[in-house]
Amino acid sequence: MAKSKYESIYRDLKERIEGEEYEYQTILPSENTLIKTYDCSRNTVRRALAQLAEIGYVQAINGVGVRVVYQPVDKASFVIGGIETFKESATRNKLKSTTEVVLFAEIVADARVAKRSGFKEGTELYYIQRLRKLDGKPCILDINLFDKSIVTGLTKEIASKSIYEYIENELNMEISMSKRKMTVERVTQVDSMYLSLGDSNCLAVVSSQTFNKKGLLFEYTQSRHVPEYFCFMDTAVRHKDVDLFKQV
Amino acid sequence: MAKSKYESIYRDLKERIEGEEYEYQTILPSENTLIKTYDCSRNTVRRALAQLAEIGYVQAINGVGVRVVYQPVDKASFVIGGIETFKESATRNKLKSTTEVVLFAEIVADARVAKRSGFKEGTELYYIQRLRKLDGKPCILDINLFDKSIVTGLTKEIASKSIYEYIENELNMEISMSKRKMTVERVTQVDSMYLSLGDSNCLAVVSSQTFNKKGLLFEYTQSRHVPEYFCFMDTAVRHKDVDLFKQV
DNA sequence: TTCTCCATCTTGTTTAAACAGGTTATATAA
DNA sequence: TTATATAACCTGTTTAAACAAGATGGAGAA
Repeated sequence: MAKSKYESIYRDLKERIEGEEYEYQTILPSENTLIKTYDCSRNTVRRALAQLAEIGYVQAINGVGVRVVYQPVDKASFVIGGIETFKESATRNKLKSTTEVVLFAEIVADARVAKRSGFKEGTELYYIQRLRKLDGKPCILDINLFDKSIVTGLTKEIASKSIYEYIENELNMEISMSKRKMTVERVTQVDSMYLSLGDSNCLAVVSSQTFNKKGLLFEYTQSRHVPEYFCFMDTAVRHKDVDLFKQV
Repeated sequence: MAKSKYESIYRDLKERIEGEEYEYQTILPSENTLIKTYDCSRNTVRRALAQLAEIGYVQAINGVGVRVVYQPVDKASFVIGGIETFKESATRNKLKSTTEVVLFAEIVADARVAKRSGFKEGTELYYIQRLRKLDGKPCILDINLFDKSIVTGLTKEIASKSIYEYIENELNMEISMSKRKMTVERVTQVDSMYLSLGDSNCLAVVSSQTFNKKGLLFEYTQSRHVPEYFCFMDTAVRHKDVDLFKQV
């Protein structure tokens, strides 16, 4: 399963932390101990630890050790985005999720679209609108743009199932990075037409650009979420030059 | 300024990318070239590149090179959170930012507070509410909890300026990690009392736990943002075992 | 011409070793 | 007893080297 040594160490430690074998606020076995446990070099252990730090599971303290800072997520709330996906959340909450293709078209990026999406003007695109439902309740309106020359042969049929499965399994393309922007916007006429908003007049909007392994932009998506079903989680590690925390 | 070699290489490359000396979609000089440029080992160069990849500036392509995927942020919109802070945004938009301490109290964490914040029950805390204004317009309501035994000697005076400056410069404590959760919530009576919400009946709410260099939780904050002034940006790099992108 | 193979470039993984510097508990000296 | 020095741990940074594997352009064969 794991292609590399550091990855399998990473996974093993991750599982043990999630299973609370290594508890919150305790210190992990030292690098030297882990070297013996996994029979590998110090660099390899450190790489696995660095990845765990990146996802907010552990924190290294110079001269002391590596402390576990992972806390299990409150399973009572409905969490989507970030650490969990639509389908996973639906499954965990024992809700049935369905996808309805509202619109399937092909367009060419004009100046306005190009500016919003990041695609070059003139790029041929698939333009798709899909409605995501949980137990029949419409919760997310997805507006997708796919580069036709990269994501080839898309059909309405595929869009109604899983485009990503098609991209990864049929086209054998690997996804590698996504830039996301989250805002809260006023409900539009289209939103209220499709989504069951209750009396909220705002939406959580996630706009994202996704790049493949070759560093090429192949997707721009705007997901419009009904507030009750939106929760995004994130871990920010302080890098010396980036001031993520000066807000207070 | 830079404590380490990899950090100064990281900074130098970052600036050059931001200055578009290395343009979007172009390939950076190869590792071997950079080794000569910066007179260092391959590992050191690779570490700097890895950090740039982490913040969504570059993407390595096996067998080809390292592609720049950084795009300058649209300076027309008002962006806060994530990559930019309240103060920075205010300065860039030439708006005057002020902070008003609405409430300054000391409490002990009961079961309810403990569960929400992550502090242990019985922990002595500072409980602070602050109103953030831009050009006199109240945009953010911050609710802070600080561990009294870690962030010692906090006063209303300090809270009206910058608590983080106090923590870093006076207490000499280093901040290292923050876990954040973003949701959209209905406006409460307290919100509408302080914030200028127009006719929006929802808020962007960012809840965060912040840890210091020793891996100890010292802060829990809930920031309640007026929708128009909220924009959060994020870069997610695909790690083989984490399914961040399966939402489509 | 067109196809195939290979040399040569690129990044990816792993090991080994050395030294710097922070933390802690123990042993020694005042 | 108290303070101090130190040994023995810990993580942090950097170098060097080797091999794997993906990409590419050019040489040579069909």
